[in-house]
Amino acid sequence: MSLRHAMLGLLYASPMSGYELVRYFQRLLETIWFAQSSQIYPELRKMEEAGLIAATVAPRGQHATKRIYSLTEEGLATFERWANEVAPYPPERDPVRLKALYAHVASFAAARDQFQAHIVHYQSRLQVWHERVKQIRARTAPITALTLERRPPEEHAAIVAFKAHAVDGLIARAKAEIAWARRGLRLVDELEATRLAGADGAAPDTTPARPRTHADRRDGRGNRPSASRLVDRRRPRAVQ
Amino acid sequence: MSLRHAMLGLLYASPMSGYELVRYFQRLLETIWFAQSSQIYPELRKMEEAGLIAATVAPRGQHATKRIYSLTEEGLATFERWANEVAPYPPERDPVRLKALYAHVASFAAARDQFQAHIVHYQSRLQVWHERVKQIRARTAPITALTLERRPPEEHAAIVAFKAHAVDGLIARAKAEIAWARRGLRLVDELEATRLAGADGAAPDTTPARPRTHADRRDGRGNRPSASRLVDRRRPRAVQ
DNA sequence: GACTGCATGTAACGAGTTACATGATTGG
DNA sequence: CCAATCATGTAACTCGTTACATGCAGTC
Repeated sequence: MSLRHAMLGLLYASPMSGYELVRYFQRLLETIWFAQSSQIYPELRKMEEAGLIAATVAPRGQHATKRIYSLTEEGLATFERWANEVAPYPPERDPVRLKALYAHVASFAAARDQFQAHIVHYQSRLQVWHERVKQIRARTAPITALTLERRPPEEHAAIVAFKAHAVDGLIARAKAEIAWARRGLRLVDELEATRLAGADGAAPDTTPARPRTHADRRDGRGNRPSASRLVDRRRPRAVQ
Repeated sequence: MSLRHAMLGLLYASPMSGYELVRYFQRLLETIWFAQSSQIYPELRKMEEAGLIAATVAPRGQHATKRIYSLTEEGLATFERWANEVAPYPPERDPVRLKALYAHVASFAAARDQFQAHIVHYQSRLQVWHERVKQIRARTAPITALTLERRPPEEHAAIVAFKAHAVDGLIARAKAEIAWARRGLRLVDELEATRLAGADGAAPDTTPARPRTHADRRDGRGNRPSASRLVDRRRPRAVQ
């Protein structure tokens, strides 16, 4: 449950209201840990019940109020414990790679669009992360600045260096992704060129860029296979 | 809902039983799209209800049976539509980077452990992926082989190249992650060296490697801040 | 008086996890 | 006959998404 730890991390920097947490998630953290208000407010209440944070009610204008949350001793201890543990690695689930695995089912144009979108996506991320790392090193990033305020000077170098390094990791990943997508674009070009070159005597097609699909195997009703082919299929055994 | 598409992708290669799907997810796909049987079987039923796949009941031994699923025309069309669409990018949620952001809260030893674990994790992934890409290029990877069986020869080069490229992306990412973690280890070394060098006249501590925590700000009851500091805190405004 | 921002949610749903349950079949 | 593997699930739960709901505060 890392949403909780991301929230503890913000409250470690400074006490704040739920709304401020929401804004930090929207503006700062969204490229590291995304969360919406509909998740944050209920989680705040759960954390309060669990004794990790405590709220004080502060006035807002003449009639309204807001709740300011801060870490309790237990919340701080929980956060420190989490920071000292090795993070478990979540199981792999990579939608882009899954699709790339089946790029041959798409048209060359669609494959190109996918790689192009990949580049656009990570280039925009790259901009945000570059900006962020600059702010961290300049110590103007809001959360970094708040943290430095309440930590002794001899820790400042480490705080800045670790935070910058975290974002550097995202930058490195983004660059690797962009390079991969560029190689993908070149691959599509090559494959399309060979396909067109090799298609001399082949039957002409109105959409020559699109590989043929299962539609060519049109044997009887849909694609129900004959029973004999099915009964003793133990292919997974051969795996590895 | 990419589980569904991962499953359609396997059934695109060949009709098979739920159990075979489970095995493929365990042995082949687990490093691209992880899923367990408790998720796969119910999803199969949903897909059947939705008309994407159809089952034939095949005998198993003398008394038992099993259900062999294959794509319907609609399932195939859905899969092709998905393959031709640009994948939406899921919101970022990176537990390792989140923890790295707060590495200064941990001990140097714990930070080192984290980076070390990162290297171990991605090196083991790297092995699997290298093996996989080798099998794909050799056309001995089971799903690839099944796919080639039912696709015309002029597509084979593209099928192999795209699948290999997908796994290459995972390999590139793993290498970038390992390089990042190595830089992290060097960073920890440097920071620890400066901390120890700079700690000449400072008060000696029984655990010198561990940065001090909020425990030093021990003003009154826990860490409830004074009301005056809280009422007009509008820090998020400064963001960006 | 209208608009933007502040502030806090709820309800319904879908995706994924953990743990458990059950029985047939095959090979030694 | 015993173990491994084949085969198929269910139940309870957590996490996250989508869409909606409400009202005060400050400003032009």
